Amino acid sequence: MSKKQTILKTAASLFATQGFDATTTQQIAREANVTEPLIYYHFKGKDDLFTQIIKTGFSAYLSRFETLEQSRATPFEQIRKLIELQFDIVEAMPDELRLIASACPARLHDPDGTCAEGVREYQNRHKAYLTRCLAEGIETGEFEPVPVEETASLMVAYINGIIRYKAMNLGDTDNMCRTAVDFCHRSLMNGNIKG
Amino acid sequence: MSKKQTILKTAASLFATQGFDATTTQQIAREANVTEPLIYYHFKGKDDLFTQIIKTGFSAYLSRFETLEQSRATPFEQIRKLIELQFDIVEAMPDELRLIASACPARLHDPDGTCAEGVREYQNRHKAYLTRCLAEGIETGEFEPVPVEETASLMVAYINGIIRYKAMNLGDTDNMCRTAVDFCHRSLMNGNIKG
Amino acid sequence: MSKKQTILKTAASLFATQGFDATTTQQIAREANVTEPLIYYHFKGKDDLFTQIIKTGFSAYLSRFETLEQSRATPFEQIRKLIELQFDIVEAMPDELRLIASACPARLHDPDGTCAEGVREYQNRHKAYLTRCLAEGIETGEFEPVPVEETASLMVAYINGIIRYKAMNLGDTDNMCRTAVDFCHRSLMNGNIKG
Amino acid sequence: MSKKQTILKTAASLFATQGFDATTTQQIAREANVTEPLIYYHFKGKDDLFTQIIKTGFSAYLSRFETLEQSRATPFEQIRKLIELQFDIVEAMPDELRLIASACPARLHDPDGTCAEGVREYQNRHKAYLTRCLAEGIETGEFEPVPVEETASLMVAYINGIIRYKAMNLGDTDNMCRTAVDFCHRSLMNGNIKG
DNA sequence: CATGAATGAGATTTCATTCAT
DNA sequence: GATGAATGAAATCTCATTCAT
Repeated sequence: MSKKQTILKTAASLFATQGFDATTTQQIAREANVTEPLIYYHFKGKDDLFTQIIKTGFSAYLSRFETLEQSRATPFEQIRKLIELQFDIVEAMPDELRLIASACPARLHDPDGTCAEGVREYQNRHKAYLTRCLAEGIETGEFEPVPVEETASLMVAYINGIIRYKAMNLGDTDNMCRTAVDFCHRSLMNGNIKG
Repeated sequence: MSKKQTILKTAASLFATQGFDATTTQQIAREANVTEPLIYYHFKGKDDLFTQIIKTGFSAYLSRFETLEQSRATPFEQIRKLIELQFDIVEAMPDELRLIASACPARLHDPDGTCAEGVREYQNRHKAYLTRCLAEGIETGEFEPVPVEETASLMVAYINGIIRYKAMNLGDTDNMCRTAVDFCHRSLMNGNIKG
Repeated sequence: MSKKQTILKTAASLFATQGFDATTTQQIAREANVTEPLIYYHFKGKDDLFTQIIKTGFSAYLSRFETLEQSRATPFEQIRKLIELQFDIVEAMPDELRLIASACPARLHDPDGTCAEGVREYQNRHKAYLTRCLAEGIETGEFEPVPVEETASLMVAYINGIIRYKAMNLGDTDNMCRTAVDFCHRSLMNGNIKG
Repeated sequence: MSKKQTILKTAASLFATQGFDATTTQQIAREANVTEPLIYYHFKGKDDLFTQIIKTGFSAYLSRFETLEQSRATPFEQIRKLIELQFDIVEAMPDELRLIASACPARLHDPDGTCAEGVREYQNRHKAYLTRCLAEGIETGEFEPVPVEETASLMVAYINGIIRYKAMNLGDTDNMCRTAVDFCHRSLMNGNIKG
C-alpha cells in the first residue's frame, strides 16, 4: 500500500474513532509511520485529507448504489436490496461510514460543502429510487396504495436511521437486516396478497 | 434574558451549526456580547457549558417521554404517541434537538460521557418502551407475531432516523408524522383484523 | 511603557536590523519580555505588527511634513527645511526609517499595500511641495527658470536618495545636510543674484 | 533558453517583486516550469541562486562603469556620463537592477554578504570617481570650489536615488536624465563661467 | 538532466483558561 | 457581576533541502 493510501486509511480510522478535531496530524503521521510533512505533500491540509476521505466514502457508496438502480427486479426486491446495501456497505467500509455518520452532521454548514453535498446527493438518490419503486409497486398492485412522495421521504429517514445505527455501533445488529426488510414487507405488500 | 441565558443560547446555536470543537469560546463570547471570562464565571469551562446544554435537552425530552410511559392506552396508541412525541419535541425545542442531533455523534466517545450517556439512556428507554408495547400487542392479538426484541431495536433506529431528519431540517416534513404512524400501523397490525 | 508599546519598539528594531522574514515572533517576544501569544492578543499577526509599525513611521513623517507645508518662508527656505527634515526624522525615529528603507522596496507589490500606499503618498506630497516651491521661486525671480515638473520629480528622487543613505547608515553623514542644501542652493538660485 | 537560464530569470523576477524571503523555491520551480530538485542540480541552494543573480547584475554594472573610468574627458563630461550610465543600465538590464534595488536593502546584513559587498563596491567606486572629477574640476577652475569629500558622498546618494527611482518604476522618467545633468551642471559649474 | 517522494527543523497561530482589578 | 491583559500548551503548516531512481 502506498504511503498516501496508508495516510488515508489511518486518518479515516482516527477521525472515525476520535472525531476530526480531536485527531492531530502528528498522531496521524505517527500511526501511519510517516512524517508530518508528508501529509502535506500529498494533501493540501488536514481539511483536504478529511474531504477526500468523505468523498471516497460517498462515491464508493454511490457506485454500489448505482448497480442497484440498474437492476431489474420486482419493486419489493429492489427495496430489499436497498436495505441490504446499507448493511453491506457498513461492513465493507466501516471507518468511512462511521466517519460520515459521526462527523457530517456537524459539518453540514461547512463552507467547503463536502458533507452537505454528499448528504444531499444521498438523500435525493434514495428518494428518487424509492419513489420509483413505490409507484411501480402500487401500479402493479403488488403494494398497498400508500402516498408515494411522503412514504418515500419517510423511508429515506428510516433507512438513514438504520445505517447510522449500524455504522456507529449503537447496538446489536444481528438479524437487523432481515427484521428491517420484514418490517417494510408487512407494511407495503398488498393485504389481499398477504392474506 | 440574563447574560447566562444568552451564553447558553448562543453556545447551543453555535455548537449545533459548527460542532463543539469548531466553536471557540471567543466566538461564543463575541456573539453573545459578553467577555470570555464571564463564560468562566458562569460555567466551569467549555465542556461544562456543552454538558449543561445537552443535559437540559435530554432531560426535557425524558420528562416528556415519562408522561408517555405512564399513559394507559392500547399498544398501538402508545406507539403512535411515541412517534408523535418526536415531532412535538422538535417543534418545542428546535435548537436543543438540532444540537443533540448534530454535535452528539462526534462526541460519543468523549471521556466526559454526557452524550454517550444521554444517547444510551434514550435508546434504552425507547427500546424498553417499544418492547413492552410489542409484547403486549402480540399477546392481545392486536399485532402480528413479530420478533419482539429485534423489532424493538429496529424501531428505535427508525424513530431516531425520523427525529434527526426533522431536527436537522433534512427535508420537507409535512404529513411525515401521519405517514410514519401509518407505515408502522400497516406493518404491525394483525392481518386478520386489517382484512 | 505598556507591553504593547514594548512589542512595537522591539519589533521595529528587530525588523529593521534583521529584516521582516528573518525575525521570528519568538524572538520578538523574548526580547520584549512578553510571551508570544501576547503579540497575537495585541496584533492580528506578524504582518499586522509590521503594518502598524510602517504606518506609524509614515504618519509620523507626514505629520512633521505637514507643519512644513504650512510654514510661510521664501521658496528656498522651504526647500532647505524639507532637506533638513529628512535628517531630523531619521534621528528621531531611526528604527522606523531604517525599516521603511530596507523593507518597503520588496513589499511594494504586497497585496496589503501598506508600503505601496505610504511610498506613493510620500512621493506625491513631496512632488507637490517641491513643484509649488519651484514655481513660486521662479515667478519671483529668486530661482533660475528650471523646468518645474521635471525638476520636482528629480528632487524627489534626490531627497529619497539622501534619506535612504542616512537611514541605512550607508556612510558618513556629518555635514551632509549642509552640503545637500548648498548643492541645491547653487543649482537653483538665480545666477544674477548669486553673482 | 536553457532551463538554467529560465530558473535564473524567473528567480530574479520573483525576488525583485516579492523579496528574497517571501519567494519560495517551490514558487520558482512552478513558475519556471521545472521541478524543485532541478534548482538544486544547477545551484547550491536558494542563497546561491540569489547570489549568482546579484553578482551578475553588479558585475555587469561594474564592467560598464569601468569603461567610464578610463574615458578621458572634462570633469563635467565625466559626471554627465556617470548620470547617463544610470539610465542606460536600467534600460539594458531592468530586471537585474530592479532586483538589486528592491531585494538588496533587506539583505545588507546577511552573513553571506553578497549584497553588502556589491553595494559597498558600488559606493566606493562612485565616490572615488566623483571625488576625482570634483577635485580635477575645481583645480582647473571649471567647478565652483565645493567641499570635495562631502559633495562626492552626497552625489553618490543622489545618483543612487535616481537609479532606484527609475529601476523601481516610481514615476515618470522622461527627460529625467537631462534634468539631472542640468541640475548638477548649474550647481557645479563656476559662476564666472556661467555668467 | 530530471523527478516524485520524503523529511528535519522550525515558524505562525490558536485556544481554553486564568489573574488582577 | 464583569473585564483587559496575559499565558501554557499545542496544533497546523511551510520551507529549504535531499534521496533514490
